[in-house]
Amino acid sequence: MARKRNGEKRERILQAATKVFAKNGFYATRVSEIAKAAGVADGTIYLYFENKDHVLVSIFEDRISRLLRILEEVADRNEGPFERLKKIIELQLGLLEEQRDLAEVITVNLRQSSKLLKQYATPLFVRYLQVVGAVVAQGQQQGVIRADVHPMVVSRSLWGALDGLALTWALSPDREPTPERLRTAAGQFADFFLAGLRVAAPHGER
Amino acid sequence: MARKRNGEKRERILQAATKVFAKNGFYATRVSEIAKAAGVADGTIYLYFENKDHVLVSIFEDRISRLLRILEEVADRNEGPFERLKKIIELQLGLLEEQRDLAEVITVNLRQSSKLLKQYATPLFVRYLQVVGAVVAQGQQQGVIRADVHPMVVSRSLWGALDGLALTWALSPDREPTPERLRTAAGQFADFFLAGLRVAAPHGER
Amino acid sequence: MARKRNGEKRERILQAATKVFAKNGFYATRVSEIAKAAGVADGTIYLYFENKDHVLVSIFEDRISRLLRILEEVADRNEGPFERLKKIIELQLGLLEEQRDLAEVITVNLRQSSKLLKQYATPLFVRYLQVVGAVVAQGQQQGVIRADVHPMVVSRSLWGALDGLALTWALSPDREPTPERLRTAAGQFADFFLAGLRVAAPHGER
Amino acid sequence: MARKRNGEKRERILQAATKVFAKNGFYATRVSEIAKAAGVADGTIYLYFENKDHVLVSIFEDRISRLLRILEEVADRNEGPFERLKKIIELQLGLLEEQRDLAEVITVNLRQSSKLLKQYATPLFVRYLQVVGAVVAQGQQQGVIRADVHPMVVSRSLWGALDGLALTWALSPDREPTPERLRTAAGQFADFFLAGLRVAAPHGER
DNA sequence: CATGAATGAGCATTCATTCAT
DNA sequence: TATGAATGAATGCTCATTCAT
Repeated sequence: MARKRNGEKRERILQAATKVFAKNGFYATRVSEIAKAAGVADGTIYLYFENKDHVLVSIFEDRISRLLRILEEVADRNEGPFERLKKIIELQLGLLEEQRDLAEVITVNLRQSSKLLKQYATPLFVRYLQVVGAVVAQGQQQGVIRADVHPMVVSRSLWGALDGLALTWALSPDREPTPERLRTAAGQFADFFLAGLRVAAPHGER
Repeated sequence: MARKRNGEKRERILQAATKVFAKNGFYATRVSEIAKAAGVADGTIYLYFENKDHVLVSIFEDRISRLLRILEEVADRNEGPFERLKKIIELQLGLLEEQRDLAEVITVNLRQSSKLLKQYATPLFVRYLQVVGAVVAQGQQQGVIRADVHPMVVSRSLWGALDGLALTWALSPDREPTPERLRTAAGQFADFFLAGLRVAAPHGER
Repeated sequence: MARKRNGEKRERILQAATKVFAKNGFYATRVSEIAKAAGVADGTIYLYFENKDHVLVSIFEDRISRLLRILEEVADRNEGPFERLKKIIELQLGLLEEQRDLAEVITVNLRQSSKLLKQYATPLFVRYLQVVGAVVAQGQQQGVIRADVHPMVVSRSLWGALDGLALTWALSPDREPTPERLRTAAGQFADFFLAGLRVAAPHGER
Repeated sequence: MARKRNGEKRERILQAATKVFAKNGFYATRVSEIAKAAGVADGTIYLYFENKDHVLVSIFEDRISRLLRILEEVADRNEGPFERLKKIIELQLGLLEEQRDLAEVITVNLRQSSKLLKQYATPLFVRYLQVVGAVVAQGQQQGVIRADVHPMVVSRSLWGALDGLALTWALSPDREPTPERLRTAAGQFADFFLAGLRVAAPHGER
C-alpha cells in the first residue's frame, strides 16, 4: 500500500500544479493553491519537491520528455519528410487539444526568464528543434525540401507558428474557440507552410 | 526648460523598466531595480505611474501602438501583398534587432495571465493581427494568395513564427547570436513562408 | 490540547494590542510591536485578524460587548434607579481600574474618524447610552428622577463625565494617580451627579 | 504688503488644518491635504511650521489659549459661582456650535497619545481645569456649593460631560443634530448638574 | 517668500518554507 | 509520512520633508 503512494501523490501534485500554473501563471500561483488543488497539505509539497521552482521544473522534465519521446518516434519513421512533419504538427496540436494546461505551462513559462527555468527548459526545447530539424535536413538531402533554408530556421518558425496559433486560439474573445476550429486552422496552416518548403516545380514560378 | 523634465523622466523610467523587465521578467523585477536603473528614487516611479503593473501596461501602450502605426502605414501602401508582407516581416525584425528588450517584454508578457495585462495587450495584439490579415485578404481578392487559408490563420502563424525565431535567437546558448544571423534566418523564413501562400502555378505540382 | 492554541493565541494578541494601542495610539502602533508584545511573529497576526484595523475592531467587539452584557444585567435588576445608576458608575470605574488599557483604547479610539471604527464602535456606544437611558426613564416614570431632563442627555453626559474623570486621572502628571484616588473621586461624583437628578424636595429650594 | 502676509498665510494654514484634522483625524490627514485646503504649496507649510506635528500643536496653542483667556475672564467676574459656571458651560457650547471643527480637534486629539501632543495639550487642559476648579472652590468657601466634593472632580467631570454631549451630538445617526437641539440638551444638563452641586436645603432631603 | 517635483525612510502585508505534532 | 500553524524575510507603496528653481 505504501509502495505506490509515493509516486501517486507526486503525480497528483504535478497535475494540480499544471492546472493552476496554466490558469494563473507561475508567480501568481501560491504553493497553498497547488496543495489545495492536489488535496494535500502545504507541507506535503515539500516532501516531494525541493521548492516551488522545482515543481515547475518537474513538469517540464516529466511531461515534455514524454512528449519528446513520441515526437522522436514519429521523426524516425520510415515515411516521407512531409508526412512526418504533418504528423508532428498534428501531434503538437493534439497536445494542445487534450492537455491545454500543459501546453499553456510550456509556452508561458519558457518565456519567464528565471535562471532556473531557462536552465531546465532550454535543453528540452533544443531537443525538440533538433528532432524537427533532422526531418527537414533529411528532406533536403532527398531533394524534396528546398535547400536554401536552414533546417533550424524551419523548426524554430514551425514551433513559433504552432505556438502562436494556440495562443491566439486561446485569446480570441468573441467566438468561443472550439477544438474543431483549431484543427481546421492547423490544417490550413500545415498546407501552406509545408507547400512553401517544397522544392519549386521544375519550370519554377519564382 | 522645466517643462521638459516631466516627459523626459517618464521616458527614462519606461526605458529602464523595459530593460529590467526583459532581463528578469515582470514578477522578478523589484520596483527599486527599475528606479535604480532609471537613476531616480523609488517614490518617483509613483509620480508617473499608478503602480508597478501600470509601468508594464504603459510600455505596451506607448511602444506597441507606435509600432502598430508604422505597420499600418506599410499595410496601406500601394504595393503588392507580398511586398507588403515582406516589409512587415522586416520591420518586425528590425524591432527585434534594435529593441531587443522591448521585443522580449512584449513576447514574454503577453503570456502572463495577469488580468490587467491581458486587458491591455489583447486589443493591441488583435489590431496587429487585423493589419496583417487585411493584407492577406486583399491578396486573395487579387487572386495572388491562395484562397483556402483564412487570413487570420496567416497573421496568427506569421506572428508566432517571427516571435519564435526571435525567442530562439535569444535562447541559443553556444554561438553568440548576431543581428546578421537573425536577418539571414528571417530572409530564409520570408522566402518559404510567402512562397507557401502564393497560388499554385497553373499546371500545379501539388 | 492543540485545540486550545487557536483561541489562546488570538487572546494573547488582543491583550498585547490593547496594551500597545493604549500606550501609543492606533496609528503610532506598528504591527510588529503588537507581534513582539504578544510573543508571536508578525505574520501570525494575520492568521487571526484580517489586518491591523480589524485587530482594533475585534477589541471593541469582544470586550465592549462583554462589558455591555454586564451593564445590561445591572440595569435590569429589581432595584431603585439610583442604586442601579450608582452600580453602573462603579462598574464602569471598576473597568477603568482593572483594565486601564482597555479603557484607554475605548475612549481614545471612539474619536478616531476612521470609517471602519465608527461603523463598529457607534452601535455599541449607542447600546450603552440606551441601557443607561432606560434606567433614567424608568426613574422618571416612578417619579423619583426629575422629568425635565431627557434620559439620553443624562446617559450622554454621564458617560462623558466618567470618561473625563478617567482621562484626567490618567493625565495628572505630578501626583501618581492611584486606584483609591479614582474611587474617591468617583464616589464624590456619583453623589452630586445623582443628587442633581433627584426630584426637588416638595418645598423646593430652588 | 509683505508686512501682513506672514500672519495672514499662517492663519490660513491653521484654519485649513483645523478643518481637515477635524474631518479625518491627525494621522489620516496628509500634509498635502492641508496645503490644498489652504491654497498653498506643500512646501509652504514648512515655512510657517516646523513639521506636521507642530501644525496641530499650534492649533492648540493659538486657539485654546484664546478660549482660555475668555474663560478666565468669566471666572473672575464678580458674580455668583453658579452664574459663572453656567456662563462657562454656555461659552463652551458656543464654541461647539460656532467652531465645530476646533472642538473636534481638541477632543479628538487630546486623546492621541503622541508624546509631543500630550506635552503641549496637557498644560492647557490643566489650566482649564484650574479655572473651573477655582470657581467651585470659591463657591464652597461661600457655602453655596457642597464641600464634600473636590473642586477638581467637578471641573474634570464637567469637562467630560460637555465633551460627551458634544461627541454624542455629532454621532447621532438618525435625527440630524441641530444647534438648537444641542442648546436644549445643554440647558437641561446645566440645570441638573449645577443642582447637584448646590448645598442641600437646611432640612435636607438628602 | 513660494513652489512642487523629487526623495527615501518606514511600514503593512504576503507567502514560501519549516517543524512540532 | 502527513499536517498546517507559525515564521519572518522580502517588497510595493505612502507620504513627510527637502531644495533647486
